[in-house]
Amino acid sequence: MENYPILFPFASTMPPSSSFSSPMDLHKNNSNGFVGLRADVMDVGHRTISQVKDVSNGTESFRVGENEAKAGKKKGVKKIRNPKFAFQTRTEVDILDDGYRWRKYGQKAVKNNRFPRSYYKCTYQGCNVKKQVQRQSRDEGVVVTTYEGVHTHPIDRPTDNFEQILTQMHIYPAPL
DNA sequence: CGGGTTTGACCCGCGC
DNA sequence: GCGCGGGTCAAACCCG
Ligand SMILES: [Zn+2]
Repeated sequence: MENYPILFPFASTMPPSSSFSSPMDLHKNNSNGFVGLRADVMDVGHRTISQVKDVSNGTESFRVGENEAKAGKKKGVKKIRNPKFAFQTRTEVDILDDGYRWRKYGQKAVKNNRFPRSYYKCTYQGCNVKKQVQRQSRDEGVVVTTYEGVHTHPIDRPTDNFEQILTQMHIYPAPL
């Protein structure tokens, strides 16, 4: 599965702000069409990304597959996958600034892809939202951005409707 | 000097 | 057990 069939149903197909309320609900309610999307995303990374026991709490625990995974792997939460969302953007630039501050922490070559994949993490303290950017070899002009987790803080530099989109995706703290 | 990038080592789950 | 693929760490490096 080198291609990402995931697109966002918001924009035009976005339901009138309802159905889902939080990312937690997402992984619990396997009945919405939205979950299907997440499943697709997960398919991309067939590995279980176990981490983030409590994002909303601001718990800092980004030690995937090491302490965290081992320590509390057989507790109540075991197969909890973080909600992931993929973008597909038509652009020539790799750096899509969404208003958040990211620190790159890795870059790996992907099989079946001439272009590497970059891993970023939100630099805000206590916010362990991650994202990865990958260019499609099929279409050099297409860049796939996968977000993982929910930010626990407001955006730095709001970028027009991007903030709006992110809010709808619930990777942005809802304006309570 | 501080924060972000580079980049190879390392780690882990899985299939053979 | 080993190799592979995907993901992360961290030390060195870069830059304002
Ligand atoms: Zn954040």
